[in-house]
Amino acid sequence: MSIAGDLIRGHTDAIILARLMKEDSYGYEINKTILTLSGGRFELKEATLYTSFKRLEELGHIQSYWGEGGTGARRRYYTITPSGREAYYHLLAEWGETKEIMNQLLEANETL
Amino acid sequence: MSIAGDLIRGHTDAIILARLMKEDSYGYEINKTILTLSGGRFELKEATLYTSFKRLEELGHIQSYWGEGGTGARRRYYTITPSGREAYYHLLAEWGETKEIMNQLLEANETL
DNA sequence: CGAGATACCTTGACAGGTGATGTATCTCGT
DNA sequence: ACGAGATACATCACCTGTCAAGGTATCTCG
Repeated sequence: MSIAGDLIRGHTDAIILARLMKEDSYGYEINKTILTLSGGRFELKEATLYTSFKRLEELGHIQSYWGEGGTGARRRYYTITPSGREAYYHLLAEWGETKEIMNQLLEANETL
Repeated sequence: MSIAGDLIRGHTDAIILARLMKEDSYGYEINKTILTLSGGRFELKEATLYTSFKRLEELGHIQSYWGEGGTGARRRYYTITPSGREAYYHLLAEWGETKEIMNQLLEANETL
């Protein structure tokens, strides 16, 4: 991973919710998708991922169910709830604000 | 403060170095400047600020000296060192990458 | 049959941020 | 002269999110 998780810290939930806005998914897949979407530059560690799932489920932002009992290792799927959608839009807005502020603070070249 | 410190976490050092790239300054002033530059939306807590100063000084990225013994409360000024400048450019680049990746992860609307 | 991928989960340690608290000086209105 | 509030620095204990390490189980393919 080329960028440290600490730089993303605080935005993990937003990333996971963003994935679940597209479609129901499960841990392993979400992990791979994030790695791919980031061009291999960022990987959500498993421990972090499951911590986030737990937190989001407790908050009522996501719900889980076991995938088809068919073949292969069992998968726990997650769905986003209406409150989760709200949370997503809120977090997205916060990210927008964070960007603005950071740009201002890091690149402001005028002397105050 | 309208945005939580957790969203900025990990970028504190970059923000402080950015300030010191402009000119030598001291804690209280840096704090106020950040509050102003962010349009009152973000405030670096004092404890966070001094923790960061200590960290940056130990890393050799900044150096401190006591301001003129004149009137008023004593001020501890900080200067950025050459290694601090390097660190700043590095952190700035990291921020750029963080932005790219986050945008990709939060707003990517295509199904993979 | 064994290696490696798929898939889930927990625990303990660590690091950064922060509320609370403490010190001391200066300024300004009454 | 006095008190309130701004200026200015500093530390400690606590909280929270991240993550290395470890564990379990199944499937695939050579």
